[in-house]
Amino acid sequence: MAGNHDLSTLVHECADCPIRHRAVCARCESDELARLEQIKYYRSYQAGQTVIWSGDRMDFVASVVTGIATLTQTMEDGRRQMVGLLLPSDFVGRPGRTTAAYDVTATTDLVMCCFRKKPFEDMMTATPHIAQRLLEMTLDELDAAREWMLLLGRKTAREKIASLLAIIARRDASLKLRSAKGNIVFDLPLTREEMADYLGLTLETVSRQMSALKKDGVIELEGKRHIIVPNFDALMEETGDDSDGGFLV
Amino acid sequence: MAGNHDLSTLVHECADCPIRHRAVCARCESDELARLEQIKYYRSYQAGQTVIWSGDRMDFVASVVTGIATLTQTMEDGRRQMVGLLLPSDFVGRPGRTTAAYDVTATTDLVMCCFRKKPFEDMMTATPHIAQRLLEMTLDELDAAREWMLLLGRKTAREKIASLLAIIARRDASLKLRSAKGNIVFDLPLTREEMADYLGLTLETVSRQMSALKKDGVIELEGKRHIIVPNFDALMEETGDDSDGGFLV
DNA sequence: TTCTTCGGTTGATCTGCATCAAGGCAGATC
DNA sequence: GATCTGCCTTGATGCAGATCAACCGAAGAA
Repeated sequence: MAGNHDLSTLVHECADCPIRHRAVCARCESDELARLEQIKYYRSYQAGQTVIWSGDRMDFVASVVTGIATLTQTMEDGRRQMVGLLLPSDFVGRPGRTTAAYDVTATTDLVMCCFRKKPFEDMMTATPHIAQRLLEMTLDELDAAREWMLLLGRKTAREKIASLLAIIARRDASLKLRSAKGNIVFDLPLTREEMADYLGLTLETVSRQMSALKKDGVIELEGKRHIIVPNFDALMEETGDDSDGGFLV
Repeated sequence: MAGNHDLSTLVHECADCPIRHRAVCARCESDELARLEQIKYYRSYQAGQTVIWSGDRMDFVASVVTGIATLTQTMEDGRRQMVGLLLPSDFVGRPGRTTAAYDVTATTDLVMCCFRKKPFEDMMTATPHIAQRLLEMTLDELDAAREWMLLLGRKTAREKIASLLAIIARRDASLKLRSAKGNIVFDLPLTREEMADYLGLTLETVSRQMSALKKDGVIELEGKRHIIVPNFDALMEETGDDSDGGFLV
């Protein structure tokens, strides 16, 4: 029954997860913690493995511990659109709904901390803070989705790529340290095709724009995936967003 | 202190609103109702008027009573993307945030039922069902936003138009009756430009595709705004979605 | 070793939608 | 009545990104 309580942010640190479950309450009383410990379990997935298919019965909710997962929608003729990128600490699943609305896929090796839905819902009823915390998180996700609508509807291919890189850089930078020179350095967790699915582009266009950003010195590439951002502001310039941040977390 | 309680759907009918506030609780105890009555007030806006600007201080949450409002994001160079369409009974505003994230505009004459944020938040804390109901609604909105991401990222102009018409037809049909012949008939609440902002298109393309759908007999047009859908299934065919519904509410 | 596969790059060409431009119609104002 | 303004339509043209296609290099597998 270890686990720290971060009262200020209403976040609960799971006993043996390396990261916080952002989903899970909240001014923790130790008996709530104990209940959480009892109903949780872990699942691992290999890179490329499907966690759940759209339409499948989904009797758990979960929080990403390590690795990256994606939410994707597919049209009958095969057109695909990614609608969510799940990084460590992100929450999946929907209390009150029994089937999955999207394909959930592990793009890297993935560990999730799961809670069976029924006990989790019971806990939500018993512990009002959990519903409030979930509401807060869902509103954040809604904001992010709407930001993404602007990207999909109105940004150019170059702006789309820059925006995606900026998001990943920012999320990643909050976990890791910067390189000695103050550069932001990270590994792309997505293939060119996955990037395309996220951005509403083709993989060829993604590849071309990556090359263009490299040629223009906005990013440096080592191999296919390792990205160096020498100047984050210069990258932000390319996103088309107002300079003052915009994208959340 | 009139107001019916619809316990099954956790919806509260406002005493003098003609419609339900979907936002507002929830296995109503009459003293909760009384509190709600005390903190609510009404505001009217004319068509075209801005309810609130992105970045402004927003010290209320609200529910649309009559009319239609939109949520819009604008880039520095003027590119605009609508990210939400608020029909009667939809909820605006975000407990726990003090500034508006989007421009909210009345596209028709609009009446909103408002609650000052602080008392509303207090009530949320005191009445757990409200948070749960809000969570439910927010998750629905998130699903709708993700559906829209698919539209913006992957659908053709024709599919986009058909999808928008299908959504409005469906929302509208649930309020009104069908015409004698079983057609769905409604008035477009948006200008061509607003449709374009919603769909990530230009107004010219919207106009052209509307003409094309008319030429192909998918819709009939009386004047610019009055739409007749002789065969809803035929319209759904054009959306690119799986036949079984897809779009929510 | 060679062959295959997977992820990625780059070139040539095509096309759907944007852009630029002209005009039409209905309702308001003078 | 004439004129204006807001909303819409239609045509001509341009271009960003899609599509089709060839090829590259690295990592396995035979």
